[in-house]
Amino acid sequence: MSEPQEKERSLNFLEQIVEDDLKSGKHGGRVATRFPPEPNGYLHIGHAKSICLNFGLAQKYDGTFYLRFDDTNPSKEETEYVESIIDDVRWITGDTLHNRIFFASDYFKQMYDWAVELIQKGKAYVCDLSGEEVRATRGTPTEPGKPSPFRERSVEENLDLFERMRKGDFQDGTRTLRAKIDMASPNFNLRDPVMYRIVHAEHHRTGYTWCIYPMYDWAHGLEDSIEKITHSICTLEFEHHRPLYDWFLDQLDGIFRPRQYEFARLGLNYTVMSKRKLLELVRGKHVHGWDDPRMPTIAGLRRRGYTPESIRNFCKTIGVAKFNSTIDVVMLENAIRDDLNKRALRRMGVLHPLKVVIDNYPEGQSEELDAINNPENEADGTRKVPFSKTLYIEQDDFREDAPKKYFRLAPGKEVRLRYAYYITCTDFKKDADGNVIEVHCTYDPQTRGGSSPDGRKVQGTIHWVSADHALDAEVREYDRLFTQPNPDDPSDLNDYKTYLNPDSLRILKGCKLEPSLRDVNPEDRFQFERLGYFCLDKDSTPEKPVFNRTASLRDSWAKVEKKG
RNA sequence: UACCUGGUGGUGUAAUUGGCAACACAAGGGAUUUUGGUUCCCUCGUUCAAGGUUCGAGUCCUUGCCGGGUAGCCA
Repeated sequence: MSEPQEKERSLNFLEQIVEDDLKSGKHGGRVATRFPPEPNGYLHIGHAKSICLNFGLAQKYDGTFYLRFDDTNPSKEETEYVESIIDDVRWITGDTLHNRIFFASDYFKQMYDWAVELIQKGKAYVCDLSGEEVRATRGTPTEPGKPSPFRERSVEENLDLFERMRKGDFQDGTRTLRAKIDMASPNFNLRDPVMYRIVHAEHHRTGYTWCIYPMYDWAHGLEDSIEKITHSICTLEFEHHRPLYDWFLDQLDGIFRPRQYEFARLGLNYTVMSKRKLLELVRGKHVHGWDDPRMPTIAGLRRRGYTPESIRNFCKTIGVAKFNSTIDVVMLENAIRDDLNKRALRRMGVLHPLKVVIDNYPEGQSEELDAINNPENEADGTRKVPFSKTLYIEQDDFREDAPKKYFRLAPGKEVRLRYAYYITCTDFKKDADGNVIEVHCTYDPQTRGGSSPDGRKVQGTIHWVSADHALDAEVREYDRLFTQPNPDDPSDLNDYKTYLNPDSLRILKGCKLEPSLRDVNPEDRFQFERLGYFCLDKDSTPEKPVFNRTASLRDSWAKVEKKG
């Protein structure tokens, strides 16, 4: 932990609030936050912002952080999602969350009892209006709503009806429990909001023990109160819900009083971040699953080779505010490059192989050369790479007609094979279609290791793999899934699919990798020189190794070429 | 149209709470380099507008303009 740097950073507005509360002695100096997802989908990078915020706050102020499932709507929720969310939150925070995972469904009985208390206080009533009728009587921004004809039912009748709702005497949609607040409020949330609805469906945890389920507004503050959350942080669209959040808490005596704060959710260009749309992508088979490396899900980013550190760092640099902003995805891409540059092991890999024969190198001979594992970190040491007469280089690294500033291999030109020898191109062969299929070179035995005794310079250095020793692998390259700057913004479900990038996945077969890549750890990350960062895919087998491209390297060759 | 909420470089986030507008990313330029990567240096904004208070305003007040949110028995 880089403690001194941490203290230099200025506070974001939430840290400011927490510090003020700490100073004033609120909650006895205690800080408790939570991340409260509904288990109705996989987590995505937007959730990461919330997780980092809540976890970071608890960590910074020596508080507690809970993962709480807001599982109050059985029709949308599944155990698969619960498991993936636990996994993802653990991964991002690096915390086991031992004894700190809770479920709203565990509080159903307590919430029910509190609802009864509200009825007894004359603050809630059972309403027989249909959904249609409720909508029709809610009013408009300019006109107040009309009171429900059932608004003045007696406490006894409400108690009886609510009890029968719970026992399953009524069909879905026939009755609700509503809070008696103010049908004329300019805030729609206070126009007698529904607290409970009837849903005869199997809940992934409580089964059929309940057939009435609390609405978000009724449930959320209670959950926070039960868990003694001091700072309940949610996104901006819940701002209008805060008066209701407070109203519900006000009605109950002697309970812990949390407070809600709002921040702007993450907006990333080129990225769809709605669970509904991501679910559509999965169901419609536009991607291979929730953990498809092109998905903005935590599972997808993780499979692609993103590290939790890079995501935490990303969240730190984008900051928190109440302004709805759109962050450029290059920020995220930069975060992973930045992290991987420091830690990824350097390896040589050739994605588009071109055969090179060293004519003056003895047939059947081979030797081992020393290569540095990571110039950014000397502790990573060195390794041996085999060299022989026949090699593979990247197709891009040879040009028949080299442009002016092209530093790589071309007829008559000399380049350095990294960690090996200087070679000079003497000849090349083409196939019937005019594609270069083989390049012939001579090497200078004096330049072993990559430097010459006469001190002559070569402009270019290229990577290579010995043909006889190479590992054959499949490499998957990923591009952005969407081509439009902000498809998630105004467009609807139909529109955003037109922005799907058909070239977002490229599978490269017959890639040649240096033999040390034969036995790698799934957690290892590699930089293939000039190509980018890679990691092993979960589909990989020893017979058929598969690597994912995590991120590309910044490549300014295009700029050089443009300038001529 | 009613209510809520926000507006600081190309993009985001800061500004000791009224005291010389800073940091990151992007872009452009340069240096170093056994890959054109990495690293390092330089350049790029008078804070939505107008008015007011003040010695002094990004910060406080007024008005206007623009953006986002809200009328589920979703969360």
